[in-house]
Parts: sequence; C-alpha cells; structure tokens
Amino acid sequence: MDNGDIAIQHTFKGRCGAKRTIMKDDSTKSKLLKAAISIFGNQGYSGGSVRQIAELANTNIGAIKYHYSSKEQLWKAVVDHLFNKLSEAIMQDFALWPSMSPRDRVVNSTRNYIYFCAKYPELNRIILSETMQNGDRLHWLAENHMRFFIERSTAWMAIAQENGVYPKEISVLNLVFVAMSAAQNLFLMAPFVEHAFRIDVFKNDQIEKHVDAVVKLLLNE
Amino acid sequence: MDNGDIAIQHTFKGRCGAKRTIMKDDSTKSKLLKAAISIFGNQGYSGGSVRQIAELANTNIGAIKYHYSSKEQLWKAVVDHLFNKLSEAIMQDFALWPSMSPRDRVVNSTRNYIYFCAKYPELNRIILSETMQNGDRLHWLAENHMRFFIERSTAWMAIAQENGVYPKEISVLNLVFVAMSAAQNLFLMAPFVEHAFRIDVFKNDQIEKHVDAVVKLLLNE
DNA sequence: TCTAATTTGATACGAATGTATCAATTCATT
DNA sequence: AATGAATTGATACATTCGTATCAAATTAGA
Repeated sequence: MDNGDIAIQHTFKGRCGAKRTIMKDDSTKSKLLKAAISIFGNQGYSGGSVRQIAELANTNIGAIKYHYSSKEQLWKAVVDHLFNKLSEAIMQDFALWPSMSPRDRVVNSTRNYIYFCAKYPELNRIILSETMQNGDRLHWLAENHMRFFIERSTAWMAIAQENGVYPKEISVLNLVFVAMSAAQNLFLMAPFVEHAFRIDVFKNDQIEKHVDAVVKLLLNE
Repeated sequence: MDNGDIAIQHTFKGRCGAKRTIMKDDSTKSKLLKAAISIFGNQGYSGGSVRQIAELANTNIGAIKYHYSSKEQLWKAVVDHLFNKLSEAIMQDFALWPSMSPRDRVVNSTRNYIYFCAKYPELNRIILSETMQNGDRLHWLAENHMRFFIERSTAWMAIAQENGVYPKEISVLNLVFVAMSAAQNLFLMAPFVEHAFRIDVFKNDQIEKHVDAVVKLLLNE
C-alpha cells in the first residue's frame, strides 16, 4: 500500500556516469519537504515561516538554505511534489480505460481524484491560497502545472459530455470547475466540519460516502 | 440599485436619548472597512498588514488603532459586515417563497447565493483561509456565523430533498457542501480563470451561465 | 467664538521575518 | 586512518510586522 512517503531524488554517479535516483525518506531534505507541505498547506506561503518548517522537520533554518536555497524554492519543490502525486493518482487506472464505458471512466477518475483530495488536501489549499493572492506564484503555478491539468480535464470532460455522461448544454469550463470543487471542498473544509459536526471526513467511509454523493449528484443516470 | 456601499453604524443621541444609525460611506471608518475587505479577502489575515489597509484607505495606521483598536477587531468587523450582506442576499426573496414550488425555492436561493458569491468573493476567501489555518479565528467564525448558516442551509436542503428536488439517498451534509462549493468555486478561482482563459467570471452573462450550469447539474428535472 | 471631545498623522519599540555567513560536524572514498 | 566534500547548527542583519504613544488638526456643541 502506498504510504505517501516522500521520495527525494538523490542523484549520484553510477559506474558509467549515468544518474540514478534513490529514496531517502529519512533524509533532512525529505523531512523538510514533508514539513513544508504541512506548513504551506495549512498556513499558506506568507503565513508559514521557514523557522516553523525547520522546527517541524527537527532541523534548523540553515538546512533549508542549504537544500532549497530559499523559501520560494522550497515552496516550488512542494508544489512540484504534490502535482506529481496528483498525476500518479489520476493516471492510476489509465490502462483500464479502454475496457470501460465512458460513464465508468468518469466515475473512476472522479473516485481517484476524490481519494487524492482526501490524501493530499494541502495541494488544493495551496492552489486556493495563491489564487486568492493573485501574484507571481499563481502565475508560476498556472503556467507550470494548473493550465495543463485543467486543459486535460476539460478535454476529458468534453468527451464525456459528448457521450451523454453530462448534460450537453453546459459550458465545459463551468462543468470542470463545478465537478472539481464538488470533489475538493469537503476536504478543504475538513477543520470546520470536524469542529462543527465532529465528523472526520478523512475516514474511509466518509470518503466513500462523498464519492457516492458526487457521482449521484453530477452524473446522469 | 444596491451599489454595495458600506454602511457604518454611527451612533449618536437623538433628542430622547435613543440610539439611531446613519450611513457615512466616506468616513475614515468605512473606508478602512472597505480596504480591509479587499486586503483580508485577497491576502488573508496574516498575509495582509494594517499598513497595506491604511494605505489602500488613504489614511494611516493610527486610524485603525483608533476606530478598530486592533487588527483582529478590524478583521471581525469585516466578517460581521460580509455575513450581514450574505444574510440580506439569501433572504432577499424570502417573502415570495410561499408562492413558489419547492424546486423554484431552491433555484431562487441558488441564484441569489451565486450572485452573492460573485459580488463578495472575499467572504468565501476569508472563510477558506481561516479554515485552512484552523486556529482561534476559525472557531470564532464557526461559532458566530458559520454554524448558524450551515445549519439553516442543511434544514432547507433536507426539505428540498424530501420534496424530490434532490436525490433522497445522499447525505444532507454532503449535499450542502457540494452545492455550496459548486456555487462558490468559480469565483474563488477567478484570478486563475482570468489568467489562463481570459474570461471574467464576474460579468453578468458569465454569472448567469454559471447559475444555469449549477442548476442543471445539481437539480433533478 | 470658545471649549472640549473626537479624529488624524507621525514616530517609536519589541518581536518576528527571510536571508546570509561560517565554523563544526558528519560522511564517503581512498 | 586520512582527506576533502557534504551537511548541519548557530548567529547576525536588515526589514517588516502589530501595537502603543502623543501632539496636531478637526469637529461639534454651547
């Protein structure tokens, strides 16, 4: 089972000079990345400090400077890492798609996406945080990750729409944003749901319940 | 037409000692509130500084200390103000509800809510920002505003569900969060949509298109 | 007009921030 | 064991933060 470990690309020279990558999950660098995911995901970029991150990683700010050179570079490493995880999650069952009906493809990718949103809520929190601020980091996010992701989603959604999975009259862009937010929002709001209703939306049965709700609400029978 | 002006409660003694309220939209206090809505809505609480707010309001930090005593009190005033606007927007056509079908009531409140989300996207940004951080301000938000709002929405949604507007099998809580996020998200993501697709989601025709999309996707025919 | 309350503007201060520097330590390779 | 590179830990620095203080300016009431 995937335990969500962080794999740091640690390059070293092989005997013929080729680069290889190994996992060092207990390295300072990966501990820093994991801590940065948590801090940036909960406090945002300006709300989180490098001292918080260093403390959470049981090291100090010098290590951040050394491994990531600056706060902004560390943030970019976090985003790259999380988008890689997203891509893995989305593509997980891609090989099975040819044998699935158009509707089942949508159900499958919806379920995989919702499970990703529950496993890594930090990515959507970071995206929203930066979208609100609308600064240079959003533009970097948009050009390096989001645009590609949204355009692929839009293309898939359009195909599903043509196959009658979604009503044809709706603008594809609205469709994408409604479907994505329906999947994400419950996990973005998890701290409130926990506080107000004592419900842990990250539990497996709650996630499944949410998948059922989204599928039943958004997909034509 | 409602121009979204900010009404500051300015109390003074009438001739029989009773308190009255008047509007002073050009007062320093209301200029500060308007600036604070923008700063807190875009930068979040920790991301926005009182100096930014004072500068945007064409005054200085002394005025903030005087009128709102602290950054946190100013933030609470912003939240109170925006939730009042939300309540106004939701209750706008309440008198007409008895003459409407259950489905039309949902369509009406959905439309009003979406128009509110487009007019004051700052409220949902503030809520999401604080929910992410999950600190004392979220608890204040939850206890003073959100819990009431969500519980009312849940009650209404349950009635709509009983009347066949929504599928009965879905958990009401999931229904509420899916419906709310479907309405909000496009406007939360407005800076990205503008950047990536050159679409201004705050234009009236875009808002109407979004209303149609949400209604068609979420409500059974 | 005079007086007192209200409001504004400028400055000061300690705390926290990101970055930079550099000695101490650890590690890998010979 | 020796050596040099890689990594860590501690400190310093300029900047920005929220808050506090207080004199100057404005306003309101008699």
